Amino acid sequence: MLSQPTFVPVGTQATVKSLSPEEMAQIGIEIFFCNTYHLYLRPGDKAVKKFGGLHKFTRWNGQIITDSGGFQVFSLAKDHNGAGNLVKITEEGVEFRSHLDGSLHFFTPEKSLQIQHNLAANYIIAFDECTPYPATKAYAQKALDRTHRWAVRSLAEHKRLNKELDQDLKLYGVIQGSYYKDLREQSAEFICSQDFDGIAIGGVSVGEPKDKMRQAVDYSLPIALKANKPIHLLGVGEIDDLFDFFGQGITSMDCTLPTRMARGGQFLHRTGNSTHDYKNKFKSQIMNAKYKMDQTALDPNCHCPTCQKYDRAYIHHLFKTQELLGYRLMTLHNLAFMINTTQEIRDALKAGTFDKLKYDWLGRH
RNA sequence: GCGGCUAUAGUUUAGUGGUAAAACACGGGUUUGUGGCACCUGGGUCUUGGGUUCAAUUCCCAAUAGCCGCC
Repeated sequence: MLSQPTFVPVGTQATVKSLSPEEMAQIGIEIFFCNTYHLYLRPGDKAVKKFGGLHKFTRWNGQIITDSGGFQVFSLAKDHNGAGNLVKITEEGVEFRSHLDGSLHFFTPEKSLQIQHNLAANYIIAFDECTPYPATKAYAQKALDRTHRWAVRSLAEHKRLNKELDQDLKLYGVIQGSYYKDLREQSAEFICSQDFDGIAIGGVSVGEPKDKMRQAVDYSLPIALKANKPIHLLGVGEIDDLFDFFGQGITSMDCTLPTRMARGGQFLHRTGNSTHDYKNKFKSQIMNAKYKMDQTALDPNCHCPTCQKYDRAYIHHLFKTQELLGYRLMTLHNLAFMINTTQEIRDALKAGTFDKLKYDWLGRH
């Protein structure tokens, strides 16, 4: 079982970029997030099944969750500007083109679940449509109703596959509803009424301002909490988000940010004491000139393998020269920072000192 | 020593008689169900001194420096 709450690093292509499973375990990662869409295209879910599933394929002894493919189908389609929209959504499913070779593919809820069962992660996600931002209410409603029907189909196929393949994968249903209060509530009620193992909140962090994102979650969270199931928040994970959402009962969230930031040279660190250095969101750019001669650790109080051994000056140099070690050391640090911060939150929640901890970090409640 | 060519951003180079552009580098920023990508943004006494002109980075002369060729 997962610790609660848990931060989930993203490893789209069945790898948390640049890290070995040993390193992931070393910094306390319990689970990572793979993508159905990418793995379906390469190496193919059938290949992974032949290898014995993602765990055997990757040699990762921890847990894994896979996305449904829904998000990628919609988000990647947008990158191909030009010859119109390459994604066609019907009641049956979604027709889309591979971003690799342009080949045509068709995902249905059943297909997504079949792929995910072939990949055989521990946790899997129902096929949903991630409504783009902004969306009209009429469209959001239409997409939501369809996503709900897909949820039912996903669940049925999931149960069939668990039995057929003698597996015990756990399925999360996804709440959508764009930024409309009644739709979010309606979606939460519906998803919670179904026999899912967990609830996911989706459709946020799609380009909207942060207060809207927070509001969208707030609309559905109280209802989701009543289901007394794990609640995963999809695609969210800045430092303040950890406090805001774990503090409200979200049990896990995944985010590309710490790893992607790491590859861009940004490192997480805790600045100051109780002052709200919040403006910089606890991040700095290692390539900035001021770090060239800085012989302190990325975060002087961090106990991660990177900070125990290396200083900013060296990592600055590695990034300036685009050396691979830089990406690895930085990824290791940023993820350790997320994991450790989550651990602090976990402990504080248990000890009843969460409010103080949050205020110490953010300078607000 | 003689002849020729060149001099524009940190670098390599465009360009123009009305105070200038690209690439890379440099400085700063953006990134929320992942492209190690990408994007945004800042910076120039156009080598120096004269001359022609309403106006010169641009045309002319000289100086200086570099490159090439010849003795």
